[in-house]
Amino acid sequence: MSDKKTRILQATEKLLAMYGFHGISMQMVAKEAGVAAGTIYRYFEDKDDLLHQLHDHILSHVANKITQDVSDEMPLKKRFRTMWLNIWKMANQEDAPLINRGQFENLPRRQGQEQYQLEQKLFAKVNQLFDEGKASGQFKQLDNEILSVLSLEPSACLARKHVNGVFNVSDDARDAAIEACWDAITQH
Amino acid sequence: MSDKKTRILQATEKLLAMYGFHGISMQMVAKEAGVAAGTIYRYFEDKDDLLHQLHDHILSHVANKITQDVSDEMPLKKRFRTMWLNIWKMANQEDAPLINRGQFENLPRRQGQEQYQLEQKLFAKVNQLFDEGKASGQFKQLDNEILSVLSLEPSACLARKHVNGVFNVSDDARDAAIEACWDAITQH
Amino acid sequence: MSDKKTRILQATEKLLAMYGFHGISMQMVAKEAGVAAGTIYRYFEDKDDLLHQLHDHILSHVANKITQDVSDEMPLKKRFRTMWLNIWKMANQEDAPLINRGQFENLPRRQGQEQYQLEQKLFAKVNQLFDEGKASGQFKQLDNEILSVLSLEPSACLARKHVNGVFNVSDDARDAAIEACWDAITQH
Amino acid sequence: MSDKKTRILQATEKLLAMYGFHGISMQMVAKEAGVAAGTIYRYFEDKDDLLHQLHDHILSHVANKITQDVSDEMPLKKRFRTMWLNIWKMANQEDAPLINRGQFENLPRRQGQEQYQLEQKLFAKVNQLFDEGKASGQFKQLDNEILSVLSLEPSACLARKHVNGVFNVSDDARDAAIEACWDAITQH
DNA sequence: CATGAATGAGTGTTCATTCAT
DNA sequence: GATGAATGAACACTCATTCAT
Repeated sequence: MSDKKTRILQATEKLLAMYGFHGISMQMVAKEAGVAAGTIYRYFEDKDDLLHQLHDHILSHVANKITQDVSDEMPLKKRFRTMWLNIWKMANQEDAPLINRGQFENLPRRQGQEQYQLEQKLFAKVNQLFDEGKASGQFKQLDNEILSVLSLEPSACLARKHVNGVFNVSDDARDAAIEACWDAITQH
Repeated sequence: MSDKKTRILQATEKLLAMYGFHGISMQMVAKEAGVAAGTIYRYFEDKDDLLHQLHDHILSHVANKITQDVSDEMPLKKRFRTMWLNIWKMANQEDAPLINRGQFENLPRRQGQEQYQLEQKLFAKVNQLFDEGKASGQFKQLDNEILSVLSLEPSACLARKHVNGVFNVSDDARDAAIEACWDAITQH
Repeated sequence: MSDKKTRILQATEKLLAMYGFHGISMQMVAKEAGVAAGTIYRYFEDKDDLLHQLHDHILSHVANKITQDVSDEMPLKKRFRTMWLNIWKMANQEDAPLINRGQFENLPRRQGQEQYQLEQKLFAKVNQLFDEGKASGQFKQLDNEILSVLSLEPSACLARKHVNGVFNVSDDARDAAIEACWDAITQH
Repeated sequence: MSDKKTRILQATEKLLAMYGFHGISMQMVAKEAGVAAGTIYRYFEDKDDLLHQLHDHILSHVANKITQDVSDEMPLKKRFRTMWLNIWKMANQEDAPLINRGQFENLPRRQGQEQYQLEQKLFAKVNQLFDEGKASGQFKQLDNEILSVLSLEPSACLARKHVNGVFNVSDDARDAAIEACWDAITQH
């Protein structure tokens, strides 16, 4: 990918994290990226397109991070714990500023089949985890989306509040939270 | 509260739900509320203040709704279930347009001690639920905030996706989700 | 008509005459009119609307000027000569800067029935002249539009070139030109 | 003339006719001409120069067309009629797109002696016609410019309105208009 | 010679805010 | 108190022009 395009995306992510959705203008992005305002329009159709592309860019980054060090051979629980911690770490390493600040969800999303398939592909390993869990009888028989909301979403939510200083989460509390999430999706 | 001020807040909520954050201007709010543009500035310092106050306005509405039909005499589980469903219903009854559309989180939030205390007061009954649960040994020994993220947050998250059509949640699945959230916070 | 609106129209006309169609911006108009840029948009929907309204504004001014001192009792030739000279004078008195500089024709024109009827009404006296001339057998049996192109258009064209200094037209030459235009439309 | 320069001029004329003065940019011209944007600046100083040169380019095309099939041996009236019809035909054959659409007059014109001499040379045959007519006593003793405005200008004006659909001109009306123009410049 | 990415001043337009009435 | 006309800085976006390759 062109050097300039990357710089523009990174600048946008940074500014979005700093000032939020409503606080950034194309001129600010240009300045932060070290390019002229007009240059942005060589790489992105308009502001909407820039934000859409940033969404996809981050989504694929996130998908990669989440499934890092996860292999099909690992036992279910270990896989789950790894993913949960990957999400947690992402926030705490200031690795994905937008995620940290909860601005990512607000990014304008492209609708439609295409987008859905992209997300399915990106999060294939997550779905595989849930599918195996249900097949083996360990997990509750619920849609993957619901399982995800119950077990992984809290990781992001907690991390966000932790990093924003809303409240502190100790290592012990964190490990307990992982267990709680596991409890949420497993049969009892 | 002054009639005009209420009308302005309601107009803002309606427009925010209809057009999103980007799509509203002070003139639109004025028109919708049936007042002159300048009048808004009698009741709100500036646009930011209007949005902040709207945040608090909605927050207190939400707090009321969540604890509706919840009394201290009900058993823990029933109280929890009622709150969970109150959150769920709020979204599905188009009762809180901003919540439904996920615009509420984007509202600029005041930071700081003051805001924290307001939220504590509003959600006192929720905290009481968790405190009792922990005291009786039924709940895990985790901070209330963490318990909330594990058990109530998924209700809002699920409802949002359900109402936005991201995916469908049947009545059975919903009840199973409530059980799962209960599993997350209870001891095993 | 609002004072500000008039000032904006006059400023536009002046700038259009000075810099031509392509040389003016809304900010220039605002500055020349002594109003803020945003004020223009209280009176005109957009730049196009401003130009359209200027067109109509000038058209009605021109129609008034052309038929000044023309009464139905005057003999045909005197009426014709008066109109011809009214056009001529308009240019030479710097009375209608846009006409002088031939920028008027370039103004974006509204199309359609409505516009046509407006023009018919404005130039009713001109049409009446041609109709009477044809009825009495003095004029050639041609459409009023054609008679107009043959006899009055040259007045504007000549005046434009005279005032722009393309060439000089003496008083005698001007009177001869009026006779020539009369020859063009009368029977021989 | 360089192949590239010709292509640029033709592209400009085409785009100007299609989109009007406002609708063309140098990048569009470059694309239409099949050259890089920077290349235009090898052949033209700037946009103004391109437009000026296009003006002259078209002017010389027009001059050629007007005097087509006109020879010194033809009687005055036949020469006049031929020129009048040449102008008429140019518009109706979609031969000179800019003329047809009235965009030609808007082209920025160079002022001054030099420009005047160019036009004199281009329209030498037209001047010759008027000079002979005056010498033989057939034409009125008026400057060639005035005679031209009285007799040839109406052809262009009529053709423009005809082609733009402002009103329809039948073949009979057109012939009558030629006679009327002849009447305008001849002695009676 | 030719290219086309890059520039940045400029465009038309919006809108939070003010203030004379 | 309430109004709404007026403001002008800011916005997203364009485009004539340059210059390293």
